[in-house]
Amino acid sequence: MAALPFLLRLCLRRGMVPPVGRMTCRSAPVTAFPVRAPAATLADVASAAGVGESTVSRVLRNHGSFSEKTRKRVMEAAAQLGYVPNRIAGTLASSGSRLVGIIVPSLSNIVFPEVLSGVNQALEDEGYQAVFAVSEYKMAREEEMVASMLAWRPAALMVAGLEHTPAARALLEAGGTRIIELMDLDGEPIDIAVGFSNLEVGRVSARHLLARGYRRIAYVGHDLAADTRAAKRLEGFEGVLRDQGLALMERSTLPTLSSIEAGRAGLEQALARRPDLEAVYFSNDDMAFGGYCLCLSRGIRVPDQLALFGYNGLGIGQALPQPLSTIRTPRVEIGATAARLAARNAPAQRIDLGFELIAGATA
Amino acid sequence: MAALPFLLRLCLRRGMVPPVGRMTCRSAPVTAFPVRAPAATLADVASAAGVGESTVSRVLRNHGSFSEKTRKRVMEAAAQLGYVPNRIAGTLASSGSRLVGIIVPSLSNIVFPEVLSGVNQALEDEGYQAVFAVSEYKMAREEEMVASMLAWRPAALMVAGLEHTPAARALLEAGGTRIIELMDLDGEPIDIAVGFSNLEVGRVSARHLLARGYRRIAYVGHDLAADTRAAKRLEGFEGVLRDQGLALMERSTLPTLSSIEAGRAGLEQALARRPDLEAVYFSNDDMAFGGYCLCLSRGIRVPDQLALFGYNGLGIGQALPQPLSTIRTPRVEIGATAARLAARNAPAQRIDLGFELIAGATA
DNA sequence: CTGAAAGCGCTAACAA
DNA sequence: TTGTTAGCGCTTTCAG
Repeated sequence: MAALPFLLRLCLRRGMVPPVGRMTCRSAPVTAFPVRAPAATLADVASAAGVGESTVSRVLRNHGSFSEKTRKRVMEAAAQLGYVPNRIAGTLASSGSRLVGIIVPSLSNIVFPEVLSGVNQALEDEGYQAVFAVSEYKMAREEEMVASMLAWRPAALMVAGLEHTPAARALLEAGGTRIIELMDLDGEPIDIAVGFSNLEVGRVSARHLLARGYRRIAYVGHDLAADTRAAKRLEGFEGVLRDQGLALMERSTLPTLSSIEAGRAGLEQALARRPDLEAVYFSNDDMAFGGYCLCLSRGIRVPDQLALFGYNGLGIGQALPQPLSTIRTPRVEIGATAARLAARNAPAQRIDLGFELIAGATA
Repeated sequence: MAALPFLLRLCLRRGMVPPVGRMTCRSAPVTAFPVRAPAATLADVASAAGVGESTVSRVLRNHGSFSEKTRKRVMEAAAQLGYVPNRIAGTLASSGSRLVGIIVPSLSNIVFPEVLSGVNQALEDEGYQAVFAVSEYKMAREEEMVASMLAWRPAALMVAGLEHTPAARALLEAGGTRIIELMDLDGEPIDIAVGFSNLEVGRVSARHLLARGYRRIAYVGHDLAADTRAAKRLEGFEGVLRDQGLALMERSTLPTLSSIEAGRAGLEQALARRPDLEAVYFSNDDMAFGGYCLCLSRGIRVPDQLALFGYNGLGIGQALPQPLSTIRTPRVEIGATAARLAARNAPAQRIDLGFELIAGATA
């Protein structure tokens, strides 16, 4: 930046090709490439239209007053320059971000994408934009993600569940950002909570199996330390058994994320130890589907020889000739409700969207 | 803002509770709520630590030089104030965003969440943050999303496929932002493209069915106008048939998104018209799974009576006692590769990550 | 109805 | 090693 910095800036600014169309990048091979014009700014539009910046701003946001003539001139200039407003600048200036952060535990089964889908739809209607991160069911990672999302000063931040590390909790409670906890109601919400009771899901599941006469019951699940909601379901489930003077005959949990394969393997293990099982409660539908596949391969008759019960109410379970007995959760609706509350800056509250028992044909 | 605006601002700024803990909001009921301190700023940290702003900035980003003593003082002050840097401001100032935009067609089957997952993982390693939007397989919506994502001045923008509206294309080609097109290589990429050839997928699928001796073949698919990649697969598929002097016996496409239910319904319709079918090529695994379920319910033996072939290689298809014959696509890897190229500002290129035929047991 | 000017919170020269 | 000083591009008073 010695001799012609000003000229260079001017060129770049105006979209002209400066004298040197070749630039060097340290630590990368020298590459020739077309120098592109930087994006047009409000000021560019203003001077092109021959009006002040604030006028352009008002016109573009259709906020405040201006004459029709001015409006047309501004719109034309903007179109002509291919102007795309810079929301980073806009957000900074108006100190009210239109971003909503969402931290989901996982994207590898369809459950959270469905929640995201609901969030995203509703958010769009309200003029917000979703930013997301994945915690991989690790609280420590969630903590990092919380801090990094907060750095975008989102209008609201959504997280799954009510359990967080102390540090994450402190950040979330610091105020300034609406916090929405999703998919769980068993505990103390920080601000807004939208979901249902996982404890109750477990209880309803147990009552269903008991009502059908099953007594020799096993649990096949995935890593419970990471998935606290699955742990709560199991807790509710075992509570009901206990009340009836019963207990799980077998508990086969794999130290992995839930998956079809894990369900298959878990059931295999449970049956090896307890060939006389009557019913199995799975941590979710993916797991249950894996179990169902095992039964298919082994020719185990479902539910006569072995009853299977899942959780989530995924489409996959309901398409089978024998629909899976399970609990349907309102995932899209939870996302959409959360998004609406966030956008409308609702007061702190708990919203119970409930769940539905699908009797199905496997238990 | 008449009498004590300054005092109020000061209070807010300093986190004190101002005289009036109750504020009114036009167009909303008057609500009492605690006035919360606005987030601490760099300047707050600087004055708390007794150093200049730039020093704090350097320490916090660990960039530039500073003494160990200063570092400690700054870190303490920051921790004490619960300082979370404002990336909106940071981005604006450094004019280099750490955001990467991703526009996916849908979140309602697992395919794009898997791509997102790959993107997100790799992005994080490189210190970027993903922002996403869903186009619902509508080009017009994609156009809107492109404009609105560009407003965040992302470092890169990822979109699915090579087909866009003229306006969207113009925005994408405007330069200034790295564009990465995912999941398709049949056409002219704008900048970087990462994926595989859908035409070739169709061809390989057709050759497989022909090699197995199937001749009376139907196609069961979803809305092809919206899903151009599915259309390309079908095009490749039919091309191979044509080369052999053959043609599809039946073509049953539903005007909906792909789903298990649509696959079932589509196959039902195809069989109603052509009971003598030997094999069915589905637009994807969800559809094929629906077809498989229909066969199970009707007692149609697969593949002897009817062969089924899908696309995607989802876990669900492989868990069945009879693994689905299909094509596995490297979805997570595509996302991760795209993210890495974006983060490292790679030159324009096409990357073919290929796909894999899973012979399976249904065709 | 319109424009000038003061920030929003931070980064990046540039001096000191 | 540090602090001072311009902005980044926009929104928002506040005069005209």
